[in-house]
Parts: sequence; C-alpha cells; structure tokens
Amino acid sequence: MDFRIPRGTMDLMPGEVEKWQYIEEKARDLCRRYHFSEVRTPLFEQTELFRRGVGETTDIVEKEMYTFTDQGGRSLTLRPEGTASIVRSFVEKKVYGEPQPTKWYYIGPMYRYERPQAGRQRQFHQFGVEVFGTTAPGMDAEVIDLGFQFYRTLGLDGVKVELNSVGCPRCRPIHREKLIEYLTPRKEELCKDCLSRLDRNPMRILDCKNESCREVTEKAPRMVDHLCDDCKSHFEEVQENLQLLDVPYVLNTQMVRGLDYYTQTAFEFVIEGGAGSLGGGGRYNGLVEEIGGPEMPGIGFGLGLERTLLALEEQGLELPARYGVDCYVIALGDDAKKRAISLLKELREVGCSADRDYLDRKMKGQMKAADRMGARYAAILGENELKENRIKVKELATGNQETIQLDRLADYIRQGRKD
RNA sequence: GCGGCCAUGGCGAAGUGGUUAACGCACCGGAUUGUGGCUCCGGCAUUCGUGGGUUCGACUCCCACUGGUCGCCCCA
Repeated sequence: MDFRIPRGTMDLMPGEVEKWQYIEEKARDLCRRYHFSEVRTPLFEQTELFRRGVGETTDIVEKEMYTFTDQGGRSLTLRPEGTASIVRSFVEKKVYGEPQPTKWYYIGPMYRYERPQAGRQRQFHQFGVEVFGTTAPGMDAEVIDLGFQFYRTLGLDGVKVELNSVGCPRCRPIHREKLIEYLTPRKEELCKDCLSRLDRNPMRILDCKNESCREVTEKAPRMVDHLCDDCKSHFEEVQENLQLLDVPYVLNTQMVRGLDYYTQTAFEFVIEGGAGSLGGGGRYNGLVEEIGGPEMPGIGFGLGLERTLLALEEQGLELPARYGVDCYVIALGDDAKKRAISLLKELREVGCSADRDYLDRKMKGQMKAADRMGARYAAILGENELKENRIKVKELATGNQETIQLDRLADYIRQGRKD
C-alpha cells in the first residue's frame, strides 16, 4: 500500500456514513424548529483571524493550528473552530445592518494538530450555533436548551450542563488581580504550565487538572463572587430561564473554557465515559468588535460530532445502518437483459431504488447478489416471461413469489415499499 | 510535546528460534443446466509494518523508524 490516510483523519464508509447523515438531519431539524439558518463558510481563513479571534494565549493558537502559505505568499489556516469564521462573515457581509437578532448554525469539519485518541481527531466535526445582536439572558438559555435538546433527540442519557459566568471587561480585571494576589505567594505549588499562565492568563489556572494546582485553587477567589451588577443579574436571569425551560444544570465555578473570547455565560455539555466533554460554548460580547465590526453581542456553542457518536455507541444506541435496495432485477438471456435496462429506468422514475447484475452472473449468482445487498424484491425476467410480457416478483424476506404483467412492475414495487 | 500497549491474508486471529505459516469470517467457483439464506466440496499469505543487527537458522530475540491505539496536556 503506497498511500495512507493522514493521521487523525478518517474515511466514513457506507454503513457508517448513514449515522452521520442521521445526526446531521437531527441537528438541522432542531435548528429549523428554533428558527436558526444554516451558513457555510470556507474551511480556511487568514491566519490572523484565528489569532485575533480565538486568542494568542490559547493552546489552539499556540500549538494546534494547521497553518500554510499559499502561492501568493498569504498565511492561511485550516479553521480550528467555527466561531471566528462566522463572525468574520457576519461583519464582512454587514449582516449587523439587518434586523437583529441573527440566528445561525453550521455543521462541518474543523482542524487541530494534536495526538489522536478516543474522541479526538485532527479533522473532526462540529455542529455549532451563533446568535448575534442580543444580550437577553433568555437567548443564552435558549442556546443552551437547543444544545441540550440535540442530545435528547438522539436519545443520549446522562448529559450534564455545566454553567459558569466568567464576567466582563469591567469585573474580570478585578478578579484577575485578586487571583494573582492569592496565587503569587503559592507559586511553588503550581505546575510549570500554570506558572506561565500566572501572568498571561491566570484564570486558566482554575481549571488545571493537576492535583497540586487543584488544591491551591480550591480556596482561590471565585469569579462568581466578583461579578459586577450587570453580570451578576445576567447570570441569575440565565439560570431562571433555564429553569423555565426545564434544562437541568450544575454550577461549575472553576470552568473557564479554552477560548479567550468568552464573556459572562460559559457552559459545557459533559458526559461520563470516553467522550468526556461533548461540547461547549458561551457568550462573546466583545468578539464582533475585535474582528472589526460594530459593538455587537454574541453567544454560541460548538458540539463535537465524533464525541456524540462515541457516547451514543457507548450507550449501545442503534443508529440507522446501510440502506437496502427496493428491487433487484434478474435478467436471463440477451433479450431479457436489454429489457432490464429500461425496467430499471422505469423503477427509478417512480422513486424506487433499483439495481441489477453487471458481472454476467448466472441465475444463482444474481439471486445471491440480491440477497446480499438486502433487496426487498427480486424481479426475475427470463425468456419465457419476456415472451408472455410478464415478470416474476419474489419478496426475499418471505419467499413469496408471484407473476405479474411486465408493465405493472414499477407500480407493484412502489406499492410494496410503502408498507 | 510526553508515556503505555500493539503491528501476521480483505477482516478477526493462532504461532514466542528450526525445514509446507493453524483456524474462523468474508469473498470466488462447484454440487444445484431458471430461484438467495442452510449443507457439502474446492480456491484464496513464495510471506509475517519498514530498515538494520544477533544467529548455522528469526514471524519468533535486540535496535531504530513508520503506523495504529489508549492515556497525559488541552479540548470537540
């Protein structure tokens, strides 16, 4: 074998791809009901968009981006997440001038250069939504509800919504100072990563998984205790709205999220097992301006589809597999084979799926092929049938067979596929 | 970037230093010249991820590389 699939990517083969179509269909239907519209943006953007949008101090920008130079010398990057591109598009197309709010969703691949493992690929897929133009806490709750319903409609159990508020540019600096004040004397107990975070992004120390760091941060000043009045009431109203929507949630005051653009609401969908974090999101009230647009609030989430599938499999939930074919036409003899060509066309024109033999197999081989591909009916056309203008139709599951008029075949199969 | 485990046909998998590399599934053909699923028979790896080394001899031992997988960091 000369060529191999790039590390961290996968081929979705027949039998598997139907599962993807199924969950994408669920996402689209959900978005339709919540009145979100789909947008599709390029898979790559100017590198600078992600540096600015996602944040220079994030792991994504520091070590995970697929960046390349095109033939015109421009630095481009395969999108590591969806929000930056969506915001760019919102600003570039001046959608902020239209009636607000704007409610969008997207489904597609994202790219991050990482070591692959369970639920982590270099090319992975996200379903995400973004809402611009409102700070209403009810919208925060609605976005969280939409994400939660996505898992519910798929039948996934045990999805937890974790909720926090990370404040805004008014109150966060105050918390930041308190945090530095608290952590600096305890420097020695922090891991080396957190040591460098101390002056660059001290909040991220709060969700470090290192044991020693956790002990230190356990009694550290909490963001929720330092929220300004606006952030505080917003946070409370988000929770009220979640209760009205019957979305169960738990507060996680340590949760920070890995992207720098979040303000106020931050949330994550988590589950026991290999998937761990299924997805997450939050409010980003400064991002549109950062990307060159007007002052315009936003909120959204990104959900990992590989992880959703992983969780569904862990719970043993069956998703649709391979489709069969409605009718397999078996033709014997040259004249019958010619007639079979137009028969297939007739079947397909009335909406049935139809197939036939292309390998010059004999009766037995053709029957076997029909059986293997999960055909509902096998239609047998031999010299005798052709002479009498009839055809034999066998329902493979039951073994029942009858002879019908040749020109009634398409109608017969079409009726059959309804029940 | 770091660590564990793994690498034999299309797939699963035995074989742990000695002359022909089990077996199961799948696939193809036949028994059954116009009827699938069951049964029976036959076919299907000059070769064990790649490169080097040890040895009279290596799929089996050693090293390196590559790839897979799982975990850490982080995240989806």
